[in-house]
Amino acid sequence: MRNAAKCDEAINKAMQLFWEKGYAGTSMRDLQMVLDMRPGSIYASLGDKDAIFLRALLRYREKNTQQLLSIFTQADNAKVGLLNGIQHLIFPEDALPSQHCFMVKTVSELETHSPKLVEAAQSGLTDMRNLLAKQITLVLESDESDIHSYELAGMIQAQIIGLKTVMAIGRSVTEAKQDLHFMLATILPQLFDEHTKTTH
Amino acid sequence: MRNAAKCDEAINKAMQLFWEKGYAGTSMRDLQMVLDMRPGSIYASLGDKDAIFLRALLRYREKNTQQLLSIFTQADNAKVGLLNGIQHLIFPEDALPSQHCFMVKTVSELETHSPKLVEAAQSGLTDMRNLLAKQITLVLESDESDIHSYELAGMIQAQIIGLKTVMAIGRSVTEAKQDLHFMLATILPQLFDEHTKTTH
DNA sequence: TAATATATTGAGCGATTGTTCAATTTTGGT
DNA sequence: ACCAAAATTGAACAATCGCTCAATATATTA
Repeated sequence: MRNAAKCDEAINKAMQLFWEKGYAGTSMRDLQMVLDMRPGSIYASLGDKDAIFLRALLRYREKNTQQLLSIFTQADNAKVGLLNGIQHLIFPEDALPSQHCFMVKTVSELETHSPKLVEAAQSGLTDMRNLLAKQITLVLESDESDIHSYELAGMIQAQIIGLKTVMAIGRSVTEAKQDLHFMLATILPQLFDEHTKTTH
Repeated sequence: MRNAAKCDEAINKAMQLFWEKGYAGTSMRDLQMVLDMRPGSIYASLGDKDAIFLRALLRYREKNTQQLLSIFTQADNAKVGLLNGIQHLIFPEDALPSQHCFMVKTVSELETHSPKLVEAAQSGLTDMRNLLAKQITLVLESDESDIHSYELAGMIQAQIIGLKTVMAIGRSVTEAKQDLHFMLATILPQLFDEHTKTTH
């Protein structure tokens, strides 16, 4: 690869492609077109299909992490941060290659094959859960144990994945938002104590 | 195909294969092995890859419908039936080709391609929601509107999908069951009024 | 049993898959 | 301006893809 910036951009494009079309659904020729690179160059600088997919997955993972952390820290307080973060995950502002999370798609597609890629996706999703748990701990003002936060984060993560999926099968944004609010209000009522405002 | 029974069995095997490996991940050679049929015979009696996948999807759909209806009707009352049905969807007794619902997997994989197959999966999932809604109406003893039941069914469906997915990424059955119970108790508290027993 | 209709075979089609590598171009140091 | 090192090219490999069809086997009818 010419330089690090070009390599970064290539992995981003590969991420978009794999995210949209999946592992088996993406051919190396597809990649060659999107990256505007010839096969030999791709193999020399990025590796084979598995390696590129793994890089794309890790890139997605760190991008997600950064975005969520950014939303958490930029909010006026922990509650608003958590709420904005969750809403960002379910209702992204700009159009994405797929309605589903790339990591979830990967586990779904490669479940029984390629344990290596599946494990990378799984550990990424565990990271996301831990991130949520950390923020929940802040919301609970640290007078509850982290274990409780971790369990709450698990429920919210399941909720996020479930809502994203039903939106992919035709559920309206309006209904999904209502469901989310109801869920959060019962799982984590502290989120809506006082007059908490969000950017949405 | 020799006869209708053989054809039924072939579609069942195709369903298992596609369910496990996905559309792009399954080759016609894989099908030839599993069905123990030669390509010409497969094309003459079952159609091309798309047609077979569609048949497999419709088979899955009707099997799921029958199973759920069977659980609903065999239960002592509507509440037990609904609870058993939901638990059956999330925690199936016997090992399945995939942790995920075949229809959800199909939407996830073919989202942007093959609208025909995606639509078949989507309408199947809508059928499932309607089935749940109908049973919820029974639980609510018909003094609430069907529209409310339909909305509750939507929330429960999202819950089912979310829990199945997090189980695929390593969440324990125990934790998922706890989450499910908590969710149902808040979404549909009537389910646990009186002393309702389940077969689990 | 003979004749007709239906079902199945499997070699093999052209296209596409992931990948390689000798040849070529571009880069960076002197 | 020169050369060695690094990056890039693109033709082409073996393997596999979805799929076809003339040939063969099986079932059905008379």
